[in-house]
Amino acid sequence: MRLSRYFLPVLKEPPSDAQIVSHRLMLRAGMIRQQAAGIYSWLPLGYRVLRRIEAIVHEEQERVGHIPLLMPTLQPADLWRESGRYDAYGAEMLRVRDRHKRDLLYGPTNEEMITDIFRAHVGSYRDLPLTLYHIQWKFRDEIRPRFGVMRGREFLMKDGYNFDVDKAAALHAYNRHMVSYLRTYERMGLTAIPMRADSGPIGGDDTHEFLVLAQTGESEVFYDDRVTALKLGARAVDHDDPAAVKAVCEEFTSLYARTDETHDEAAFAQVPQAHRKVGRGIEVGQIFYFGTKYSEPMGAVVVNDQGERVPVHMGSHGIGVSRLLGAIIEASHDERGIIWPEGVTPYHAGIVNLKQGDGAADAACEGLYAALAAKGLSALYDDRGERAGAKFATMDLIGLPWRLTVGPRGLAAGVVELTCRRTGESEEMSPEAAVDRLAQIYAAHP
RNA sequence: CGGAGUAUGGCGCAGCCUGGUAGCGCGCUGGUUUUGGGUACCAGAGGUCGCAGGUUCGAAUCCUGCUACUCCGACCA
Repeated sequence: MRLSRYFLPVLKEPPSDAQIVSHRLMLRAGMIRQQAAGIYSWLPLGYRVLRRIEAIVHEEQERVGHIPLLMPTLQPADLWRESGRYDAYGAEMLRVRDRHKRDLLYGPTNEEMITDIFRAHVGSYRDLPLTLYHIQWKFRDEIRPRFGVMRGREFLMKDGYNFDVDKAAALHAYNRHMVSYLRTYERMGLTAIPMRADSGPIGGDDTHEFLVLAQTGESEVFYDDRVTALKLGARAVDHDDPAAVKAVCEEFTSLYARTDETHDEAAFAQVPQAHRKVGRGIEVGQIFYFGTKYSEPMGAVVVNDQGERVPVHMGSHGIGVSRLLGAIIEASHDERGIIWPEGVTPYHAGIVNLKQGDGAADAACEGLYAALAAKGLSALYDDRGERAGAKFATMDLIGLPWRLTVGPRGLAAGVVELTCRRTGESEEMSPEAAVDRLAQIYAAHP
């Protein structure tokens, strides 16, 4: 993309009502615009990152065999009357009425609807296990939205639902979700720690939430800091092997890590002093096993191998997709702006032309742009007639992890400059070498 | 919902107390200049001062009502 033709309304000064760094930076970088309390438009740069995060979530869900579908944002109230949650949910649920005076609601989650779909079409244990998920906009009428997309009222969420014949199978689905979530967050450059949690209004027995450590987190967290060093890395996990999946979960949950909701001072005291840490975290996902909580009242049953009709065992699993943008920025920024991890960056590299209009510089930039594209890499080329300082400031603000700087002075020596946003380190090399280097870097971030 | 605020050009703000018909910085447009970390100067454009009513010769300014947004608290992916 050529910046001169893009829509990137950056601000020098953020609106005064933005409190936390991710909100301020998203506004300054021209990623979002608030339309009402807790409701945002996604401007092109923000939308690009949102779609990138969405793509990673899809890939990691499908990798472990989960099946995407798409349910509507508006749901009939009757479905929620069946589960009893229409009355139980309270004012947080946005209720609307159509022209025929039928009660509808803007879905805050989809347990009822997915259960309805399941019961209509599945009747045998032979059709199990089944995990369906979607990525859809949700609405929760928070009393007090704040922190930009971190706690909006409208938010994009991945929610998935597993259907299994019994508890053991459902717990395998639970563990499989944990592993897939760990990989999802790792690809986004995040360290998200699974912590035992309270089940809240969803209900159920087993639940973990995933927290990204950040000063501005809404939850207080207590943990053994060795948990932050655990990585899934490139290891392959057979997601159909319950023992293998469970082993990974145990590895990631055996060290102490709790939020203030479930914190156990006595157990925490067992953690060696040197590793005992208290901090704050942002919740970016949660997994639940809740058994037959919805299948029983809603009649979602299958016939098992004994010929008996039994309610299916279910769980639900959520990732706050739009919230992740805020969480990533909270975890990855500096005083000049955002620093996107390679996995989620809106463009793989920025190209800064130091002297727009200089024949050699223009040609070199165009050459780099085309060469990157040929390798499947996207570039944001700053071809405006701005001064170098302004271009650097914009690039630093929007946070592209790698920047190519091209000017007549360097070109005279046959080099361009490749700069790492995170470390600030620069290296001079030929344009060809720079393209190769970038291709190599991104080969590790599919 | 309880408490506290704010609403003036795209963004940040002043003006309001002590009514006299709107100003500053950034950004934007044109020009000159400059050009390796937000260049300097000149000339411009842009605002029914959140909405409605009231007081007054006259309201951004005073009064009443409403709406929106924000902060602290309880709640939450």
